[in-house]
Amino acid sequence: MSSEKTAITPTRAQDFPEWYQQVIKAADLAENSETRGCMVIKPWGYGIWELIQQQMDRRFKATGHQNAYFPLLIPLSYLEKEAEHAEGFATECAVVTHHRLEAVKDPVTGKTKMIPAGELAEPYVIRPTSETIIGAAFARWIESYRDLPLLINQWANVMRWEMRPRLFLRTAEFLWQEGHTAHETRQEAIDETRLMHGQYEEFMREHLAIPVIPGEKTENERFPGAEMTFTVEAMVQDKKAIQAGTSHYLGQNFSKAQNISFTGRDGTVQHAHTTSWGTSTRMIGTLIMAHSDDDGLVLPPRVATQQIVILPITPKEDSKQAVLDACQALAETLRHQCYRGDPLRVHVDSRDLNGGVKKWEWIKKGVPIRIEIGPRDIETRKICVQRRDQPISEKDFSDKEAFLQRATDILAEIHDSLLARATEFRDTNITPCNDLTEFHAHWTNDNPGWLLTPWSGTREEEEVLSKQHKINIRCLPIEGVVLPSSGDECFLTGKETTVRAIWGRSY
RNA sequence: CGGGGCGUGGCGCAGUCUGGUAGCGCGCCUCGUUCGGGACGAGGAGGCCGUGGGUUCGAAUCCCGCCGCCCCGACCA
Repeated sequence: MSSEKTAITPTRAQDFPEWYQQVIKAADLAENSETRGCMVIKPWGYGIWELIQQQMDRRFKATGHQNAYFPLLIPLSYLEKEAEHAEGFATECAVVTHHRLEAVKDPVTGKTKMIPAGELAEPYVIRPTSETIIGAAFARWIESYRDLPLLINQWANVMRWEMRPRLFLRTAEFLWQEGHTAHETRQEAIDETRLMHGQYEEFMREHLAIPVIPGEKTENERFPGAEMTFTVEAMVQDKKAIQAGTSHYLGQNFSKAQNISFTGRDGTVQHAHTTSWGTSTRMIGTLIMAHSDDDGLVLPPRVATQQIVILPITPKEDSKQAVLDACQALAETLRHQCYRGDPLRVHVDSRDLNGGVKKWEWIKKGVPIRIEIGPRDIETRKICVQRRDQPISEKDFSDKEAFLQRATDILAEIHDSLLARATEFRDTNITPCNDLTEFHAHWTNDNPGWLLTPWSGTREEEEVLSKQHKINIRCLPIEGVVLPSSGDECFLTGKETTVRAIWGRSY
């Protein structure tokens, strides 16, 4: 940092959780609402979500999925059908029990209170996830193998009554997408699960500039009711892990519970193999924690609500209009360019405010490129270009024409530099380990990062270690993930194994 | 659900112990001076002090109840 004073107090090093909250506030992304555990997503934050939606949705369509929409309220009996699933979500369910309010006057205070009336014969659960209600529809829709695969996605809100909410990372209500598919065979369903898992990994890397480790969850960490759960795990700047997306192979658990069956090619009645996969507004929390610095938010260009902000410098009244015109003209030219398939999002901030105030506002909002144009620049045909991934004091007075040639390249460079920075951070904080003593010693520190170990332990052994150090196995990285070697013998059992486990603290 | 803390103008707080009818900083509005930069001066707007009851001549302040929020745990995308 160029100066000792930072725009965000405290800094990451001083108090990471508080820093996170302050970044959100300074960037005007969201705020806590009067409704417990729920947030108001403000335009600058919602803009990020809209871009994530658009870009992800394109990937879903390109892989053959269609969007649909299902009810917010799920009959309680639906949830009861899959025992493990019901149990997994039971403690987080908000329940709707009435359908009417009656006005009752308090005899003492004289005030009117609205009292729930009209109790429902069967309560509804506000969806914590939609497997059961979508499964019920699938059961109606699917009759023949010719109806398969059925590839559906839903963009929706869900509710999980979390004990300890945190903006974007864990809110009682959150926005997400949930894919639900049904297939003829086990292998096809597993392929689908892996396909979407791969899509998530790619999305995080190519759109959010977050390097995630794709892996499988252990039995302990699996989605309730799933046979396999795949995850993409991100490391954020306090070295904790965040599960940024999951993809589940549900086997025939849900199809048997809900009778999602079809007549097969051989004429026999079979149960479908189903999958589900989801990502949420938690991705926004992840990207904040992955990229932002002590001066505020740093946005990866593809999901930046505005990618380029132009600040007119108008020191003299007589040249003011010329400067404003030049700024608008530049913005318009830039908007005709595309970066990764989308027109550039360019904003001219012509508010009548002190330049410094405006500049810092956009720094805190994480805009990738800031441009300043003043009267002098019009004469010299130059512009002042500043990048959010570089120190605040860094200025590049470049030729306007040259900048127009390079604008999208600069956005690409910013994306690459964010990704490279995050990758380096992650890699230096993954420590290979195949020794139990070292393993125990590692977790005595506050922010120790991840351990990578050979692993052949049981579910129970995993649980003991997890409880002891408040950690868990974040994932067993899938084949093809290149990680530092840590031997072939399990650090706990000593048995030979090809399985690797990543251990860490998590959000 | 356990343990702690807090509810006072938009935000952050002081005032509460030792009752007398509300103050500071930031922000906001106006005017002016500045300004290739998070500047300064002057003036101004904005509060039934979370809520219900009680004590009192008088309650932000004391007593009782309720509600809400935040932080730390167990749970989780």
